[in-house]
Amino acid sequence: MNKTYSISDLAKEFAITTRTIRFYEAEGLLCPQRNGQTRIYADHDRVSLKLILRGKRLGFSLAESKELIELYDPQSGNTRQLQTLLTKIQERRDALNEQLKDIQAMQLELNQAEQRCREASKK
Amino acid sequence: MNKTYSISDLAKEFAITTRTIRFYEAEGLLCPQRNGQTRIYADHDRVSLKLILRGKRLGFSLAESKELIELYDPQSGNTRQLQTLLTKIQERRDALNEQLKDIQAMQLELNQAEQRCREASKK
DNA sequence: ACTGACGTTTACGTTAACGTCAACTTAATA
DNA sequence: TATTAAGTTGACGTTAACGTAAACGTCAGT
Repeated sequence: MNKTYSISDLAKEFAITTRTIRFYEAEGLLCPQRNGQTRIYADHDRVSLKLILRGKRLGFSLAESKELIELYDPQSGNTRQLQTLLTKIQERRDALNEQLKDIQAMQLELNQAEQRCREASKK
Repeated sequence: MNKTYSISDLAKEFAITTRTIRFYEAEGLLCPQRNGQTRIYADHDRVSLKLILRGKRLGFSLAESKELIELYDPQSGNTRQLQTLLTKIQERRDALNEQLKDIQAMQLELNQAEQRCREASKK
């Protein structure tokens, strides 16, 4: 299909402001095509935005999300050393596994909190 | 045991600064006992700190971590409405499940990135 | 030709989460 | 007793991640 999107298209879809999208570009996380001055976003820009926002939900900084985007970049195979890439991927995976543990621990404690709560309501 | 800790004990253990610990107190996330001016931390303060730091790793704001601490607070059964508490607990659980999905999606994509990377290295 | 919606850049403001002094008190140690 | 070492409270500085406002261009519809 190779659809394109305006800046407000993406802003609406992801419930963020256009200011935010331009800011991400200024930080080097996006680089859309231009028609004159106007930005034109392609599917891969939309994917990048998705990655950024998911990263945010997981507590990543924009700098970290930038690295993530580069991992998915089809060009990166040419421009960067593959071994470096594989290392970064593994680092990210390890970090995610740590987060998984944190989440599981938190889930456990939420269960316990609920138990205590239900006990208390039985008087 | 009912051990107690100095502010620098906790700072060392969790690899944060004393300034940070005092800041959390100023924000209402901790309220240690005092011996005169000096702060004395008990086990439950240490637990609260753990919760805060885990929250941070999961991208929670201090305000959110504060709510979490209140969930684990033994007093909360008396002071707050139990139904409200149960609702909050469920909200937190839902949020964690969303994070889980994000993590799984990211893991999947990391695997794909690794694949592409290994393909490229085979030339 | 005018209006209104959408786009642009530039610049300054804001909030959260601390860091960094400074100036002081108290506790322990040589 | 002098001096570290560790604690305290203020006050101001800093960084990331945007928000807000000004001042302007562009184009479709009336």
